[in-house]
Amino acid sequence: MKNFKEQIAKCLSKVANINEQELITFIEKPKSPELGDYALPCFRFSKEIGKAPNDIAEAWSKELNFQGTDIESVTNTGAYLNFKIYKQAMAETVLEEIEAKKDRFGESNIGKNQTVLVEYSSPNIAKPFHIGHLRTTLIGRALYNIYKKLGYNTIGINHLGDYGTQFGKMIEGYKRWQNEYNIEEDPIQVLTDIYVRINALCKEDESVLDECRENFKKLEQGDKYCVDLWEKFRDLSLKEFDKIYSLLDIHFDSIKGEAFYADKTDEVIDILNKTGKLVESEGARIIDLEDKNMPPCMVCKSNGSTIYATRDLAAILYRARTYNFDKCLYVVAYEQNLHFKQIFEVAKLLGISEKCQKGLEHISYGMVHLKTGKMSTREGNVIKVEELLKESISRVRKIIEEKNPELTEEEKDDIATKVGIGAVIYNDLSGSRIKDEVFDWDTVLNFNGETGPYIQYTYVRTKSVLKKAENIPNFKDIDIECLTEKDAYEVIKLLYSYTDIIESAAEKNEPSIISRFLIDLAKAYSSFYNENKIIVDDKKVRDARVYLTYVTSIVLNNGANLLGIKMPEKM
RNA sequence: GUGCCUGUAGUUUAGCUGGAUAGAAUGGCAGGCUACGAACUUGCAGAUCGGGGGUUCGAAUCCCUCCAGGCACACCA
Repeated sequence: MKNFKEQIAKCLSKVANINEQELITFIEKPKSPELGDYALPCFRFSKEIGKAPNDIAEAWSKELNFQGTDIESVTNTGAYLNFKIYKQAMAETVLEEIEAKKDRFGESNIGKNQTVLVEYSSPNIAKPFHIGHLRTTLIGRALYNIYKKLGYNTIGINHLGDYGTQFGKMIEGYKRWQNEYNIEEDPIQVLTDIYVRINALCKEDESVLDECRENFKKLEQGDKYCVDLWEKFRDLSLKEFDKIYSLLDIHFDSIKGEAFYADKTDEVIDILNKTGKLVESEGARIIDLEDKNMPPCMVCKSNGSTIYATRDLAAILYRARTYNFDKCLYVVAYEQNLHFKQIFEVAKLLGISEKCQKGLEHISYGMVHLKTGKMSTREGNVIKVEELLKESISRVRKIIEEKNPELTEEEKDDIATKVGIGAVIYNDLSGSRIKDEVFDWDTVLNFNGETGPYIQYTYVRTKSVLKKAENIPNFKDIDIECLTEKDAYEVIKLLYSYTDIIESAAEKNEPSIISRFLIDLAKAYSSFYNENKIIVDDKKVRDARVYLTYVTSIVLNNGANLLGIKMPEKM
């Protein structure tokens, strides 16, 4: 695809005497499309050149020689240089690219096959999969897809919370009260009930908490009773999680819990010991991080057992050796900011390569609160993902029943699933990941405006048009001139920006950039659609408009798939 | 107490490596289906960009300070 920014920078660098690459970063999008396709504010050059910005813009606009390029015109308004690209050139290059790549449009090899690990989802076993786990699962999956699209060797990891004192607690509770429950009936619910109950007991009786810690220590040492129970809890939980993963179509290349690293912590402690930085403090063993302005990182508890940080360090060591990764992204809520800062610092002592050290990155995201406050499994006030998805699907099902009763039952079920889940996914990925979310049923289950169903609806409409048009014209036969009027050209420009959008989403690890783009594209197409009849008698015009509809459908589907949203053909 | 994050129309938000008139959506009001799907679209009203200082030709954006909310701060993960 032609790079117009480069063309502009090339011409400019001759008159401005500034490096081309630097100029590219200064080029921006004008406030309004009437001004042009690209703009260069000239304020920043004022000091160096010693002239007023307006004069610079005026002078450059006159001196600029853009013969033989795709630049149609350069005008200066105030201190801005505004560039217009020949509309045909823009349309031609983007349509050509989509025609050639089809569903693979947007792919690139800027990743150079570098290895990116994405750790996401990572639920705690024996606890319900609630809406707090949804964000990591969806953000992680989106990042996984985005990096893959850019030519990275991407590996998705589900780092299950399947270890720690909590299982000491579970074991203690199960030991005490197993006869009161039927675990086969609703395993997670029973385990949650036991968990809530044992926590309450620990609170009022410190000695029970000590029992629990002892259980975990036994589990670590391979005590049969404890290990058998732990395995039972784990298997039952995974079965439950798989239901959700299959609904959301989430996949992992590696599912390894913390437990996997249990026998790998000795080496970590060994390595840290040799650095001389592992010191004793109040009976525990810690790495002091005072010089980094952080509280110490505990590696061994005073009873000798390991802690979360120890296993995370073991995981870093293991992953560095196994994958020699270029990036290792942890999609985990911001409440763990300090934890990751600490272990990334301690990881520098593990003897892993500098590349791996630098590749560690915490992708933190905001917490989900309920209107009544924070969710807590212990308090029992959580919204389960399964419940949310079912509700969403059933609401969509009702709407389909009203709007499209003639569809078959299978079609209705299929569409309701795609749209219901799409709405939930979009809702979670629509805003910046760092912001907190107050969960509200009415917001999630709203299907109008900037929502997943809006994007899906627009796609369905393109499909409907294409069906009516009967055949998609040949690219060679398209008269590009027909796509240069305002509404069509807005769509073209958005399509052109898609590759930049994906790169920017990866650079910022921000899937919402894709979400925004999809809304913009859907909106631009909808405006075009409402203002222009597509299936008209004039074959030249019809073919061009049908073709634009066709490429829009490709890119809408392409972008939605990055987010994990599936497109129905009807709805 | 210390550190980190967030604060933009009634509500949800984009813009945050400083740049043109702060874009949207939702809700409110007024229009548009005998055209290709109205889960749509066109328009109107609605913003002291949390407050106050500062830097700059120029600040929602950078710095300082205060306020409000969230999170974290050693034997949980």
